Amino acid sequence: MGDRKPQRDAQRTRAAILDAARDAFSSRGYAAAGLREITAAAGVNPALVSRYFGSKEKLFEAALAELLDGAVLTRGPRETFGEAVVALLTDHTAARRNPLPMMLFAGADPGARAIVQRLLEELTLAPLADWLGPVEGRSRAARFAALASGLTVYRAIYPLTELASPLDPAARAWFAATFQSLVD
Amino acid sequence: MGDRKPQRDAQRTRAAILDAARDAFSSRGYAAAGLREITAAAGVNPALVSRYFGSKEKLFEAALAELLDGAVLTRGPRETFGEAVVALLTDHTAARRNPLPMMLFAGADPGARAIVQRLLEELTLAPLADWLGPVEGRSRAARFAALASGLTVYRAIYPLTELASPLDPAARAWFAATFQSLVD
DNA sequence: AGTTTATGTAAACCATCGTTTACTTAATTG
DNA sequence: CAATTAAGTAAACGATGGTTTACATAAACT
Repeated sequence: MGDRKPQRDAQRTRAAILDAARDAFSSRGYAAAGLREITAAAGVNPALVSRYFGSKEKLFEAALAELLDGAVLTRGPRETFGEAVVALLTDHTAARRNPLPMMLFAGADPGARAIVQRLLEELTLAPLADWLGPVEGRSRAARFAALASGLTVYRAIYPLTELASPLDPAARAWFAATFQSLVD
Repeated sequence: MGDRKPQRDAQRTRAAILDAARDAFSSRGYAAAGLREITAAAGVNPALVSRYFGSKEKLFEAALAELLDGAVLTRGPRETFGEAVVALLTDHTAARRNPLPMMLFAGADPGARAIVQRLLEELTLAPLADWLGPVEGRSRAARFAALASGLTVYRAIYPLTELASPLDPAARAWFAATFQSLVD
């Protein structure tokens, strides 16, 4: 038969902690998500966070970097940028891959905030500004971040029925057009 | 001479705690702002929070209600709504009167979040939806909240130079036009 | 097989925080 | 002025959380 998987596997354990951390940080926030809760969800001992990541902050950084790396905004055609972004932010099958709840929830903690600022700049704003072009690229990337964050706030943190799933059609069209206005 | 102010004054003490709480909640967030820190800034003993407000949550509610009550959006003419909102959100002299940092920072705590949702609905969204009119009034009020929150996030929590004070002129024009698109 | 290393656990440590209790002191009242 | 009430303080309580330490056991190596 197939090879029996060993009872102990550092890589698998590390990934399980990372997954549980992403879920907890996204739904309860950095400060409110306890390491005992995260490691219980992963089925391991809290002490392993120190071994594999060094600290709660480092765990947060690893989980966020993984999410931000996968969220590529600059792949599609420019003509449908607005609609593509709205789909990315409101498609419920991609909800676990949306890094914004985790980022917005972490703002209250100084250490986590510094990590978010650095990773956001390196992994999202800088590439996006490049893609948007030399004319106001930075400024338009900043507006993009603001609009995307605002939409996420009232979907994931303070849910408003008009912005929940499925997104109100008028609101959806408005957001798509407004995102699109950043590239035209 | 004028009457000597007494050394003990319940009203003054209560107001001092409320002011310190608003500042701390707005700059450090609900969970991170400790009662010892708040009462120290007000020059009083932590036990007075229990006496005057009952609990940390009630203190938060009182401080937020005071801020939301003062932020009236529906006073000016409709033609200049967009520019007026941008001025309200970016004028640094009104920074202490902007309730959004306090609200956005509180999202991680379940108790504080429930308070924000209720007060936001009663004191801001419902009146604004009325003012925006029966056609998509609720939906447009929700979009307003999203856009205003997004702008505040990258001014007060994750400051981006393009959205800091003074607001980049192109960004300012874009935000004003986008806010205005919610009333036209 | 026996030894060593890697992986995981249990329990305690130490700090912080919201809250309560017991006590002090200023202001008010009769 | 004496007595009562209002206002404020100091210190401890109970709970929680991140981290560390000491120990157990599975896997890998010679």
